[in-house]
Amino acid sequence: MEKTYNPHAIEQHWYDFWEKQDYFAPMGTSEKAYCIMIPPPNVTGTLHMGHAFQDTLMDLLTRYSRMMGDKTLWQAGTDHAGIATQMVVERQLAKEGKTRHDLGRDAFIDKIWEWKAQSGGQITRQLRRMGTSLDWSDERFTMDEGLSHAVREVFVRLYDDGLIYRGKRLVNWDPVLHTAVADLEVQSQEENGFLWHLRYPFVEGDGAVIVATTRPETMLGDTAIAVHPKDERYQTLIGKKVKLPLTERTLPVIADEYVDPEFGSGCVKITPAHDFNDYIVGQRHDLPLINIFTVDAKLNENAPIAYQGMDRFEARKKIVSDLEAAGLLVDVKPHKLMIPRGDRSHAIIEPLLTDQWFVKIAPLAEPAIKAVEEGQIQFVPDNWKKTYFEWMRNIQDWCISRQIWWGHPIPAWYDDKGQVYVGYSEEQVREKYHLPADMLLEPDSDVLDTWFSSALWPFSTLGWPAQTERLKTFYPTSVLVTGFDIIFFWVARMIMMGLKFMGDVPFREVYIHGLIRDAEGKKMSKSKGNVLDPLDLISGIELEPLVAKRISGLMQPEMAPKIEKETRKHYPQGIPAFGTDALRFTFTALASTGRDIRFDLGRIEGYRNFCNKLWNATRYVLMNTEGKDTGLTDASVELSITDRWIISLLQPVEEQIHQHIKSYRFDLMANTLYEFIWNEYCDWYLEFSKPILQSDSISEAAQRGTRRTLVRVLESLLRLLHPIMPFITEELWQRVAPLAGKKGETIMLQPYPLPEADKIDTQAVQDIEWVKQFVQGVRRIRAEMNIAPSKPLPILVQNSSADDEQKWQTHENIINQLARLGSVKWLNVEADAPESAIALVGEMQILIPLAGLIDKEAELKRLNREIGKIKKDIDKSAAKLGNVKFLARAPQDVVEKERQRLSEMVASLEQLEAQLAKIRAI
RNA sequence: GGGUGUUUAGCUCAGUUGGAAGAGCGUCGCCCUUACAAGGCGAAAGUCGGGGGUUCAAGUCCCUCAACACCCA
Repeated sequence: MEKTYNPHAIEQHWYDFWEKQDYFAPMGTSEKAYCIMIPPPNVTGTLHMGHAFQDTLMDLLTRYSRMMGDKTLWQAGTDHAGIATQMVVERQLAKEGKTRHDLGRDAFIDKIWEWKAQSGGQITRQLRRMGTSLDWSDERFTMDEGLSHAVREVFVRLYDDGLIYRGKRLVNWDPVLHTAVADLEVQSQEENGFLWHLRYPFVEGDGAVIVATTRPETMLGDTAIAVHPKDERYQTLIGKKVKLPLTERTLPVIADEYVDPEFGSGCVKITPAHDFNDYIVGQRHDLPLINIFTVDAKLNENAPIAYQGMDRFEARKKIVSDLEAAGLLVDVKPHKLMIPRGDRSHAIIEPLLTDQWFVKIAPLAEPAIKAVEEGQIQFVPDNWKKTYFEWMRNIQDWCISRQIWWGHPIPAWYDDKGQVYVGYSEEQVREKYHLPADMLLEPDSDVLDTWFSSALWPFSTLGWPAQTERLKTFYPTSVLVTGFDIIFFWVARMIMMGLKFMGDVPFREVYIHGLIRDAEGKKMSKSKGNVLDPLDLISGIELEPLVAKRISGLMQPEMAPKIEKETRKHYPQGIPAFGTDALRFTFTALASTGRDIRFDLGRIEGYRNFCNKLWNATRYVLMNTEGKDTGLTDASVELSITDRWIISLLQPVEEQIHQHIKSYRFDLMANTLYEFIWNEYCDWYLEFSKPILQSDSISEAAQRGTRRTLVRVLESLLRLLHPIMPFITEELWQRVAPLAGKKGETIMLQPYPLPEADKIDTQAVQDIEWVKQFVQGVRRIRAEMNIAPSKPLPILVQNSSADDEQKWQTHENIINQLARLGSVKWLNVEADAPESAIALVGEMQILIPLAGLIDKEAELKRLNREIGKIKKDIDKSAAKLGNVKFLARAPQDVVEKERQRLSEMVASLEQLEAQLAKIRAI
């Protein structure tokens, strides 16, 4: 074996092996099924830290239940990401100087499929690098035939049930892409703007109202002025009329609670066709809707001629200057406001009135709320259900149509009068609605929101609407693992669709994880230049390529110098290769209850070191067991007390691991394993094993027992670790398993360890605890007195009990080895001991004579420090026990425990003080 | 403005039903002891955000204030 763990040498090999052997496909003999649906990554996407984190946890759960013997499926697949994918291919065309319109719809879609075949697999290749045990043999894509069938089926059934309708509504409109976009695809950011104060004169009489607006160009679509009904300044205005400047129109002044009297002048212009809030006010007051924009956000025929055809921002300038010229501009103040931009086009999103398809959501939401209320679905952490309810109570109808080409066509046809017919196909529509064969039908040109197909993911991927075996076995799925940001867009919609079409919830639990942030707690983003690529953490990256990667393709190229500087500062040597297992262990260890995670390179480095520790511990075990008798035959085996001790400690560890997985406390799972392996197995047990294996005087049966324990415990640890760190555990297991008498092609399909209570030997645990205290007492003095570890120490033992002496007899060997003792003398209580440094093991004193070794002053200092500490604790404890109310009201066992603790502390204090006096007297 | 969180060692975070303040990293000593220097041994370090309350007992429960973060408007 190599002396140092090298992840690169093992990872690819084992993944190829697993995949070739088809170990990821569902198997398992148990009646229990376990299924996780991957949140389908965007087919144009590349793996980021959020994916890597999420997929680590899903793989952990999947590998665990596979090892538990369940029929286990982790469903693989990607989504077709309508706008993103269309834009990727459009950019390719643009390089040839073409647009999609040059190709026409069908040819363009062919082109996208071509692109997908060639380049669409990047993220799935990256998922493989993460070691994910997804069932690739049944990978799905939201645009493939089966899922498209499911989409059509759902659309038609919802329409026939009256739950889908077509209507003119205000939607988020991207004026560059010419399509409606989802809320999630709109990102609002604070930007600098202005607040313009405009004067709208009264129709009758002198005077005017002053309104404040951040978007003066929308005034051409105003249909009212609103004030707060309780605003005393404006009571007399309500019901009056004002002239809308630059037009011939007049507007009523209305009263509405929506108005914030504190903001601006307290008078608000209402533009129902171009603002979501105004739209609602408009509906309340039955105001007309005047749309003044084209699909390009240019002014249309509803604007005065002078402005028609102008871009919205040009028009803004002209309107402001025209108002100023007319003396109607009162004031302009700088103002920060939230600007909504499309995440793909970066264009400012315009609320626009258009014809769209909607899902009537209330009837679907009601059972979905109930399912969570009644606990059919549980959120982890439970608190997220509040967020879920909050949104579900205020839910709006869902706009599902998009004006792009790549996506599921809306299965609707129109006759020449604009009458709509919905069905599976044109033929089926004619049959369904009894339309003559020669009647002209035009298909709807919109496609469906990508989230529409994602909402069906938990059953469409399993074969629905066909009643497949897979669907019966795996629906409802076990758990959904996802981020909080898509509870609304995805989680809630899957619940609604699952209940509607499967009559059952799509998953029993929803595990919500936090966001991965950078070391300073900032969100990772390309534009900040602080993103980490999980693959760079796995393989490492030199500084120059890292810099180049971070400054390429920036939305704001002016940020490049700053990003470069920061990158050079933070990663002067680039990023070293940590390996997949270290990355996965890091994510696991950081996954505490759903809170955000600051990703710190120091942490992953530490866990890379842990891999190395495991590697070298295995190396030690193999060096001492390979080619030797590890107790696999009938030959007698004798377990030493240290063997029984480590086996005893392993049982509660196994118990806890199962609990931690059940309760989704992956951080505790990782820490439990880390601590046991490093602090017990490596630090103590491997050391205990040395004198046994190296001694000539120990029986063959005892050595056989220790060798057997070394390999067996290690083999169990590898299985316990496997769901977190698949590669290194497979590599090591292949070598260790035969020595532990395990047969099998892979650790992946071995049973997960279960605790066995009868293997716990409490006597061994107590004994070894005593041994550890003994050794640590000596070590402490040695270190503080600066005595070289190699120098054997003569010690005296005093005030010992029969039990102490018994233990010493049994463990003399290992104590000698670990504490490097020279001579050991046992003194009577009455005996006069020389001046010594002291360590306590319970009542027993370990004395190290000062002569020639110990610095008197140093020992005094050390004793005083110890005494000070213990006195403080004694004071607290005594005060507690001196309180009659405590004695009266605290449970008896608590009082008893406190009494015992106090007496132990007092005994220790007495010994330390006696020792102090003795040394002082020298 | 409405909602949800967070505040514990220098840093990042655990801390289950209230019953002796924990880990990792970092820091400081001493060690190349034949599994591992990506290591070993040892040490220092906290008014648990502030204030009030309940209780025999509060990091933990309640009230209040403050700072920060996120979501919705």
